[in-house]
Amino acid sequence: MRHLCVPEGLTAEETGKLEDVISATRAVRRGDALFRAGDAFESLYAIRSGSIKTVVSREGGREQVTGLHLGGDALGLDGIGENRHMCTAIALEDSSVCIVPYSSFERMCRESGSIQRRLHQMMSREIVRETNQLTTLGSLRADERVARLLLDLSARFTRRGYAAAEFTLRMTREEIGSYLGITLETVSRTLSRFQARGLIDAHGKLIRIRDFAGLRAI
Amino acid sequence: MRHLCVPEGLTAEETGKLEDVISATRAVRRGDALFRAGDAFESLYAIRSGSIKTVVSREGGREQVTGLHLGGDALGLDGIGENRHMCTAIALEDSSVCIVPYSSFERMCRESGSIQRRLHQMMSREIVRETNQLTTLGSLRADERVARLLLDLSARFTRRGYAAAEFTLRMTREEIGSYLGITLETVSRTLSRFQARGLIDAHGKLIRIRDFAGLRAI
DNA sequence: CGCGGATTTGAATCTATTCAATAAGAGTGG
DNA sequence: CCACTCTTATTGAATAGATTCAAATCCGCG
Repeated sequence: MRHLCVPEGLTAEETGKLEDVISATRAVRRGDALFRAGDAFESLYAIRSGSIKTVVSREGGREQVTGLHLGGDALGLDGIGENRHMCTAIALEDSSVCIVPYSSFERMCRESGSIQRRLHQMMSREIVRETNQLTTLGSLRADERVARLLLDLSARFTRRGYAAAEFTLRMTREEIGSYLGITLETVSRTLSRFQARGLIDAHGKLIRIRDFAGLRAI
Repeated sequence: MRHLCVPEGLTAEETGKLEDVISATRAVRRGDALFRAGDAFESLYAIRSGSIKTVVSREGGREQVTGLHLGGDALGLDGIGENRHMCTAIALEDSSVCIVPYSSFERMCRESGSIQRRLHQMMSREIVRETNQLTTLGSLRADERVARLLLDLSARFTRRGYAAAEFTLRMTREEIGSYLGITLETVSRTLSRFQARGLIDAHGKLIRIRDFAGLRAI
């Protein structure tokens, strides 16, 4: 199922319809953009494999990472409102996405209540995800932010069938800092401190969580 | 139109259908909750009059303001994903909302493409609004955050037909700080500094913007 | 008019940033 | 495959910005 980007809970017929709508897939190489802020909005995307960051450019050429999307996540929901994308999506590693033309998808939503419900759930969850990120940026100290990111990633990898305790950060320290609203130096220092306290093993981008309870307690 | 919470761009027939769905209105007194995190999700809401904050409770009883909603704004989109509300909505002043039962609304979306599109746009714009707030919390200094809030409120009041330069903050300094990820003292100090520089007139909650360009330049 | 919450302001403290220098890796071409 | 280079990461020291704690004032409301 996963490789078709099809969510569970649909009838065979609905699944068939969805497959018709998912017209194609696209490979995105590490560093390449799936879409850019300002691009005309045509399609939604679902990540088949790999990982993709979304960034918003702020005046002065500075960019902020606003989202971190893994396999199975939807991408492009921000474009519906104004018919053009409001952020830029860049692959953190060689990735592959399903392309879901929005007009066909919209039509399908009218035909199938389950599919409509799926879309609404996807969008609602995206809203909740961002609300959570708002609380991270709005009220946590740097070490709490980093701990929360590690635990979040661990949970998301687990749900995808990967190891809970060991994973590769696909982002640089700078991108992590941008996502967490802190500087790259603070990210680095915090990871070092976590390592010194025996909470994690960090070898560059490879992270192993040694003490989940300890991380949660921060 | 506004008092029926009906968005523009619909045919008369569609407007009629919408009016059928909007079953009732509800008055919410200042300080009262429209819904609370954990409540079963039944309805969406549109603000008829007044203003409402959304807050998320963090462990330790601390609350963070994650949204600030004015007349015409939708509320409750966060509940769709898990069938229960994920945040608490509290009136900042005596307010009135339209109640839109979600099940009927969902059905209507299947019958009318325009209405469906409206809902999708609403949700997408909510995502973009939160993305913007993420960039505020993630990369701006305290004075930039306050300036951005004032300009944002000014723009939103303007769109609603009120004066651009003068408005009443319905939130306390503490709520503003929570929304902006800074302390109430910093909010107060920043407003004082803006006043000293001739950018605004602030008398408690009443704000008059004297120098838009100056605020934007911060 | 008086009370209690809200706001303002000051001073000390602390966290995170900035600047800087070094080290470690990743990628490239010989 | 190795040397070279450029990017990324780590760490230190000084600084800046925001927080915390505290006290005084303001204001709305009963």
